Parts: sequence; structure tokens; C-alpha cells
Amino acid sequence: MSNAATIKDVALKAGCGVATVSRVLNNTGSASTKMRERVSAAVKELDFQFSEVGRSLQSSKSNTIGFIVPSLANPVYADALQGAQDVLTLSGYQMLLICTNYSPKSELNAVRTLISKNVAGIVLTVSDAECSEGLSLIRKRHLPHCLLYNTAEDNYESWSVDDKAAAKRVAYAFSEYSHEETGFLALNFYKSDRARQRYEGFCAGCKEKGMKEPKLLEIGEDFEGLTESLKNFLRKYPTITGIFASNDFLALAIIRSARKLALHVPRDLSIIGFDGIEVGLMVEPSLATISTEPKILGAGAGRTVLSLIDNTAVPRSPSADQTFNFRAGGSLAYLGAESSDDGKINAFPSSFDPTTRKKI
Amino acid sequence: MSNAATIKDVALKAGCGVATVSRVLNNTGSASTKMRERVSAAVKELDFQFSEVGRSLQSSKSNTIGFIVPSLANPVYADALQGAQDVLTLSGYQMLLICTNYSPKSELNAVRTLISKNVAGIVLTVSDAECSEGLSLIRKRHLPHCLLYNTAEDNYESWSVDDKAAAKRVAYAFSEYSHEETGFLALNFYKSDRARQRYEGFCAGCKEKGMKEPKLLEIGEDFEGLTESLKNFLRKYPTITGIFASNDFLALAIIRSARKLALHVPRDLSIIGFDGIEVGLMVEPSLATISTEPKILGAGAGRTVLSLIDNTAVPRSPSADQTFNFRAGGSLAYLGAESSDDGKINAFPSSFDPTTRKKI
DNA sequence: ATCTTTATTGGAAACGTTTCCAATTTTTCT
DNA sequence: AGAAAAATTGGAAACGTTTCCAATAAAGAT
Repeated sequence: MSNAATIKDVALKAGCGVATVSRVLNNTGSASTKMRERVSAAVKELDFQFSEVGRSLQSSKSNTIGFIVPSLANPVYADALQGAQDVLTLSGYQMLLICTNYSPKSELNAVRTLISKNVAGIVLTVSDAECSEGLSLIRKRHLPHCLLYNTAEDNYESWSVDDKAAAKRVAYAFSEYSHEETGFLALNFYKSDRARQRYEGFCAGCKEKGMKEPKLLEIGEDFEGLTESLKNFLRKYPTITGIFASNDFLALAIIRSARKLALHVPRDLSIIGFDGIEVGLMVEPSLATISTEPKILGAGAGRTVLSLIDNTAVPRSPSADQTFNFRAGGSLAYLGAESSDDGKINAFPSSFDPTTRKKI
Repeated sequence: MSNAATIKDVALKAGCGVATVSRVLNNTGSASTKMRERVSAAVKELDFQFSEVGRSLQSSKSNTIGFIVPSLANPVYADALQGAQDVLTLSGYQMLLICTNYSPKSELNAVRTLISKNVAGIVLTVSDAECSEGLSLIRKRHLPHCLLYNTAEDNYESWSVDDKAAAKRVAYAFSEYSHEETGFLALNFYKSDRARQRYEGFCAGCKEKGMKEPKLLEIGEDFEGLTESLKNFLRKYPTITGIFASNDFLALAIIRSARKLALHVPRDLSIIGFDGIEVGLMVEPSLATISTEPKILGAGAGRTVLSLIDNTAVPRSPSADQTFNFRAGGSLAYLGAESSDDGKINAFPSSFDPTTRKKI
């Protein structure tokens, strides 16, 4: 560890005081041309670089922004972070990243850690914004921050999808395609306010359209046993024709499970996802889903925190109805017995009784 | 910004010196029971937390590990980072993340930034390990580090896929499926030593099996115009029956392009990818590919750096031939005219002349 | 009781910066 | 040339820690 040169070394080599070096290098205060040259030469010779640690201690500022997200394995968050990265880099900030693995308990720790590292601001996705201890701490400390994929109260910032409205839109889609009885698939339902919001919105939408109340299909930590769960679920509710999966990953997984059960998607079961991850377009059938823009959200949250930090105008996050779009896809079929002429996929070109499903 | 309490505040409240507080809280040196209690009480009352900045300055250590990767949008890196995160979290380290967006120029800057932040170690993926200025700087400074997805010289650490061997395996697969003439698809070929290694290995494998030398299809920054490129490519080399895409994302994209050109995959064109991203299993046809374990690699690189930092035994990275597996899939068809009875998908169940491709 | 030994405590220096302030030098003005 | 103004410079304090060291207090041995 060839100990890096410090400002003292530079001062020594340039034959001046440290204050002068600081002034020259930061272009603050005056300095003679000769002095500037000597300092520059010394810097070059020693390959000197400021220690951000020393700087941060003295100024009690830093150019690090903390990020707290559930996971990097979910492309939604990975993409959002990528969007934020681009913004930060442009402004000379770095990203200190902590993943909570969907564990609410670790959120508070994450915040503490970030605070102890003196981050300039925080972008975070929490399990439940209503009762997040981490979020409370941030606010108590008056740290510049912005929620991502959670909605904030009026006086706070957030970049998020309007989960409720989007889920309502999903219900409309099912209704439009003549589905009456649906299910809602969620992972760790109780832990995530997003999943709950989506369920709520979906129920509201179904009610509005006179559909039956969606049945809840919840699975645990991972996708293990999803096929079995689906089997039992459909046995219990044999008249269900469509399932709304609370994210695209789940949607793809449930399609696979359906296949394993010899069910054809969408003929036997329609699926709508949520997020609009890119691969949804590549699979066959393509995934009907709520498409969102993780990169834009991430970038927005990043910009918001940066603005908060240097007191410039905070960018306005998109109004709720602009945060998502419904995207039709092959996984959603029209349920009418009559052949449709409007381009919708018809689930039942031949006579087929939706009430007598293939035995599974 | 309700200024956080410092060790001085604690000392004041507990009625002792800062040295005592430090000793009590770090459990270093002795302290009377009364003192311990008073300090603990003060800490609780003030919600005190050490400043990692002050700590890091004084100890010239830190519990931050720097990560440099090309992008978060590529699930390979996102997954690798997730694997590393898990390891770091367990050891109380945090991740400072910089994305280079595949720009070699920004690598050096990234390293400089990380050094200025006094990171304890660095995990990095560079464009070209042979001539990376960033990497050189790290080594000059004797910083604990580990390459990820690049191979290192003998005396340095790395966790990586054996690109050459894996690419050779792809050639064998094509050969096994009776393909003779192939193409190699790469994004930013000249920038990435990984792409070049894969090309090299692929060529070697083809040669070994007596196949024709693969034709190179290179595309620029993004996937724009890929369809057009493919069209021209196949016009130029109409006898090509298989394409090796240097990563799965490209593979999925080229499949889409092929479809747009009314080519059937795999009947008209076989595709093999690289990386083994999960969605490759979900698409139809499923993607034949080299499957790798990004999470394991990321975790390994993380563990390696941690060991390097505290001088414990460095975990052995898997031997080259254990870093990948060939995964068969529906995107690779058997090219023999005779019906195959070994479970391989036969591209030409009906009589079909591979030399006369559908006009495109 | 007195003298060692041991345990407990706090002052001060150091880590690498920035910035205030005073001291010095240079420039400008009469 | 002399005085006033402006520019240049460096010393020192401060940021929040840890740790060395000396000082004090407690305990043990005679």
C-alpha cells in the first residue's frame, strides 16, 4: 500500500504551505502564477489526489448518495439504479448501495449505515412507507431523500408508479376481454405495500366492472412449489380464467407453472403481469402487463435528491396516470365464445367450455 | 439537518473524556462498570452513532468495497453484484458502485474516485484487462482487488468464466448438431476482451471440428438496426445456418430480428447464446446457451477481496472448466436431413434444402 | 501504614482537509 | 518616494475519530 501523497507532501515539494495548495487546487482564493505552476508540478510528480475522507470530514459534506433497494436480482431495481447512476455520474456523485433482500428489519440498519458514512442524500425503496423506521430516521435527521417505488405524503418527494391506478387498469383489461373471475398472485404479500396497493386497486377495478372479487394466491420466499400452489388454487377455484401477477417475474413463473400443469396460456388461463420488463416482449406468448419505466423513475429520484441537496428546483415527478401503460400481449385472451374481429386473441376458436377445465 | 451527536457530546453528557467513550464503545481497554453504564446511557439518550468518516480518516481503513462494472442493465452484472452484496453484508461491508457504461476511458476515473474515498478493496470488470489503466493504478497502489469476468495473470486474483473454453464448447455444439457454417455476433467487439476471447475460442473450436471459419457480425452501441444488419449479413453469407451471440441479450434480440425477417428459429437459423440468463429458459423456443453463475462469481470475487483485506486464506476460484455449462435449447436445431432419434430437435422434418433459404 | 502493582481515566496528537486571519509582499496611486 | 490598497502567503483551528502516554485511583503485599 504505497501510501498515497497528501496535501502536506505536495506543499513540501512545492515549497509552500498546505493552505496555498488547497487554494490553488480548488481555485479558491488567489495565488501567483509561479506558485500555481510549482503546485501543479508537485501534484503531477506525486500523482496527488485529494482524500475525499479528509474533505468530507472537514466540510461535513460528501459526494456520495445512498441507495437502498430490495434486490439487484429484480431487473426493475437494477434498471432504476442504472438510470440513477447515469444522473449521479453526470453530477460527480457516487452511489453507495445497500440491498435489503426484502427484509424490513434491515432497512433501519441500512439507513444508519448510510448516515454514519455521511451520505449527502438517500434514495430508497422500503417495504412499507407508512411504517418504515428507516424512513422516519431519515426524516428526523432532515436528510435530503426521495422514495422510489413507494408513494410519499404530500410534503415529501417520491418517484413511483401509481400502483392502485395501474392495478385498476388491469381489472379493466380483464373486463374488456370478458373475464369475470380472476386471481391475484403475490410474493410476500404482507411485507410489501406495493403488493397490497396493487391488490387493492385490482379489487376496486373488478368491483367497478361488476366482476367477482379476485382470489388471493400468495406464495412465500421463493418460487419453490409455485406449480403445486397453482394446482391447488385452481382446484379450489376452478372457474378462474385470469390471473394478475403482481410483477412480471411472477407472471413468467406462473406461465411456466401453468404449462407444467398442461394448461395452455392464454387459452386455459390468461395472465397479466406488472412492471413491463423487456423480456416480456420476447417470450411466447408475449406478456400482457403494466409497462413502467424503471430507468426514468430511478433517474428522476436521483435528480430529485441532487436538487434537494443543492437547493435547486426539484424536478416534478410524473403525474400518477403517466407512470404506467397497459400493454396488451399474447398472454391475455378474449374470452367471448364468438370470434372476435377486433384483433384480440380469442381464447376459444373452437367450442370450449371454460367451466370444464382440463383436469389437472 | 439536526446535527448528529459526536463522541464529544457523549463524553460531555457522560461526564468523562472522549477517550473513555471510545474505549467503552469499542470494547478496547478497561473501564469501570459505572463508567460503562453512564456512557451507554448517554449514547442511548443522544442516539449516538460513530461517524465512519472520522473513523476512516483516523484509521486509514474503511468498510467500503468499491465495485466497477459496465452496466446494471445487464442481468449478468446485476446478479453478480447481488451475490457480492450478500457476502459483504455478512461481513459488515458496504458497496460503493460505479458503472462505466462500457467506456474504457471512464475506468481510470472510477478507480481514482474509489481510491480517493479510501475503499478497502475493489472488485472490477474492465473492458480489457491487458491494458487497463485503472487496473494498473490499483496494482501500483497495492490495493486488495479482484477481477470479475476478466481473467488475471497468475499472481493476481479473478473470478471469471473461461470464455475461450466456453466458446469452444459452443463450436462443438454446432458441430454436434451438424452445422458447418456459422456467424459470431458481438456488440462493441473491439472494446471488450470478453467478446474477443469468445470469438477466438469459437474460431478455434470450429477449426478443430473442421467447420468453416465463423463470419463476424458486429453491431454498435445499441440494438438499433440489428434486423437490418442481420438481413445484410445473411444476404452476404446465405449458407450460414447458425449464429453464436456473445451474450444472451444479443441472442434474444437476434431471434427477434430473425422473426421480423420471417425466418424461423431454429428451422432457418439456429442461435446459441452466452451467460445463461434465467429468461432464456422462459422464452419459446428456449435459448441454447452457455450457462454461467453470475451470483457465484460475484460472491466469490467479494469473498476474495475480503480475504485479501484481512489476510486470511483467499477462496480458490473454480477451475476453468467448472465455470460454465453448455445448455441445450430449442433455438439450436439438428441440421441432418434424416430424422434424428436422439431427442435433438430436427430442423428439417420435411424435405428442405438449407441452401435455398426463404428470400428475405 | 506504607509501598508496589494494577486498573481506570483524560489530555493531546494524529489522520487529510478547508478556511479564517494575520502577516508579508506586491502593486497602484499621489 | 512614500503611503495606501490589493494581492499573496502560511499558521492554526476545526471536523470526529483512535491511541499513546502520563496521571490518578484502587487494590494488594509487606
